[in-house]
Amino acid sequence: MADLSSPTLRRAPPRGDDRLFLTERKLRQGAELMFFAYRYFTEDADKLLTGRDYGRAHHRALHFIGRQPGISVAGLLEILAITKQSLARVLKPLIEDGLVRSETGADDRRKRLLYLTEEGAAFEAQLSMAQRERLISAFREAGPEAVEGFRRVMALMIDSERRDDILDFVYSNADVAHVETKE
Amino acid sequence: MADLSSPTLRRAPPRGDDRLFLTERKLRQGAELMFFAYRYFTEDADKLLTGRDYGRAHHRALHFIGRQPGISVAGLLEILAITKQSLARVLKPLIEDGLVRSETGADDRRKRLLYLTEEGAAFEAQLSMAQRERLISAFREAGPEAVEGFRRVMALMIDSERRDDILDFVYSNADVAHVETKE
DNA sequence: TTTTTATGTCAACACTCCTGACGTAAATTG
DNA sequence: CAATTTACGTCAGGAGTGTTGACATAAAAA
Repeated sequence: MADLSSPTLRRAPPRGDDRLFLTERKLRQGAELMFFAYRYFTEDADKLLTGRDYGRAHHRALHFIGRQPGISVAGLLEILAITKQSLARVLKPLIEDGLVRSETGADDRRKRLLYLTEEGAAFEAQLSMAQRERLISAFREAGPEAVEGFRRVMALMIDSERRDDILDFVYSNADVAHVETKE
Repeated sequence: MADLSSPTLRRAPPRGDDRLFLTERKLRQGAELMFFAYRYFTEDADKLLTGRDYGRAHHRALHFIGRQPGISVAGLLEILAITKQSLARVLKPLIEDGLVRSETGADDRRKRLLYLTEEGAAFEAQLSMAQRERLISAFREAGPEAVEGFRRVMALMIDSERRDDILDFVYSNADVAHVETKE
């Protein structure tokens, strides 16, 4: 591996200022790995989007609506962290095209509760599948311990103030239609 | 469901269908962690960019020029994986503003070799610093084994055809000006 | 009844990426 | 040396995603 060609890594680290040097390198490498990995991670689904009138933002909306059916517009806005005008441009065509259904809330009739239609769920599944195939092979080749490390590091990249909320969301059970009920 | 179409996942694991369920969950969680982590990862540097006339693409150009001083335009295009028209819109102002210097190649006078000026290097360092602080705390809290796992998984997200090239690049020693030579 | 909340929408703008087309200078090739 | 290829620059137009500001409506809450 390229690591061994590195004089720094080959040189026995005496625990002195060498630590700083190693850290500097690892940080830069970490940042670059984030860049390259994310680019390939999104690439597969993006390819399926081109040609249709949709983009990555539509995929994200579909994903989080499928993840939490009945989510309100405000809820979706908080997860996506965009403005309502940005969301509207994405959501409107999805509703008009019959991929997302918008229902008036039963308890609070101001709210619009969002659901995937069958067509929407199918499209979302197709997009996710492309993305997940990359994760599947990466996770399998890396091994369970590496995956656990990946999860730890990624979780710690989230702002500490928001981290618990977001991790609660990520690790919560999905009500999602496409999660097979084990029996 | 689409997962079931995957031979690997369909193949009965020792632990029964419970494994399948866990894997399905882990993949979705992994994808969501990628989304949230990357958003926060880029957020810090993005904040420093707003107000100036630059964006994330300018940061990337500055980073990779600083990473490999004297890189050609074609070399930069290959790393960034964008079109030359996209790069031009980013590179032109950086050169005009005196952050990047463009030199005619000595051996091949068609080539334009790119370097950061002092001002460019200072700006790039400022942007990277913001980004790396998040990595520093994440890496420190996660611990060295988790970081190793993170690196493995991220590396495996890269297309297998390009992986070796990119990893050679990422793990290669930087000629970078701001990397202190320990002695 | 007044205020606040949840949502929708119009308009304008910034950034990043794309495709297609054309031009120029320098290296390479026949 | 002439023709071709390579490296780079640039003009034009379009798509997608994000922003701010302003205004409107229906329904809940005070």
